[in-house]
Amino acid sequence: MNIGEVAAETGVTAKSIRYYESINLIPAPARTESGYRQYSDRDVQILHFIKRARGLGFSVAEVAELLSLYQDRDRASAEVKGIVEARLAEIDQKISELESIRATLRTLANRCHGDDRPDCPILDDLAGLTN
Amino acid sequence: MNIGEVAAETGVTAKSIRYYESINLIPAPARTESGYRQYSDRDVQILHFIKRARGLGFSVAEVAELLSLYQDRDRASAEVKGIVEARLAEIDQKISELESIRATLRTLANRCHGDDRPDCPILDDLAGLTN
DNA sequence: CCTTGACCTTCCTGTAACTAGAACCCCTAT
DNA sequence: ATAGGGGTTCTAGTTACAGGAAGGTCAAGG
Repeated sequence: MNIGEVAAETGVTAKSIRYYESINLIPAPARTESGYRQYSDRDVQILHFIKRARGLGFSVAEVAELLSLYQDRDRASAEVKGIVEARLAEIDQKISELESIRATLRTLANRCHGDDRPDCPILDDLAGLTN
Repeated sequence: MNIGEVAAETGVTAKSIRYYESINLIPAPARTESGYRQYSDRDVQILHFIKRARGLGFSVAEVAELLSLYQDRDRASAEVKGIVEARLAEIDQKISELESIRATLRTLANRCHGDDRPDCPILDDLAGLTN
């Protein structure tokens, strides 16, 4: 399979695939005589793995770690679970932050009548006039 | 006030202040004879504004917009409210995504015993073995 | 007067994870 | 032969700065 077919099947763009190769997240594939990349089913499977992991918000560095654990038949499952738990903690943290911001913005927005008059509690608050 | 004092008072680093100047988010301040930047109270107030808005997750581009609205005494409050509502919608969207990811990861983590044995449903799932 | 240390200046590089685009080559079908 | 839709490499841009180098400035102390 050449890169375009792999992109279509995995949902990872050709650009991204080349990028992943450039940072050594995936091995360089075989080439045809004319230089086209040729991917095996195994390569495709790995790109699926990457796609799913990225979709769950793991950074490329974390994906690299997960991939290497995936390819190590003897690693402890605790290691994998540790990465996932760390990611979960980050997510909880991020959600809290966003909820706090949301509450603030909601309050501000509700206090602003939002019509064609110029006075606006939102800007007043940002300017610190409420302190 | 020179840049260090302003940084200490506003919580915006000197690096960031210079950066904001370079992208024209804030005007270039006066300089002393030796070239040091000199900030007025008004400049400090604007940096406070920026700091708060950034803390609420507005992008620098959005902050620029908010600032220009802040400085326009005749704009309609609806414009400001529109920006805030848009940001709120983004936040809601982001929170949903994160909650969905969290649910998935929580399920995966719970199914992984996380000890020194190698079998791990997390990796199996990422690899697509559960499809 | 000179030094020391903290501060300031500009400029360059690096970050994350790609995307866009240029310039060019290859392959297949008509 | 040519047209299209692949593919190739390379460079630059994105966001919002942080780090660091090389060098000028300022106030205090010996």
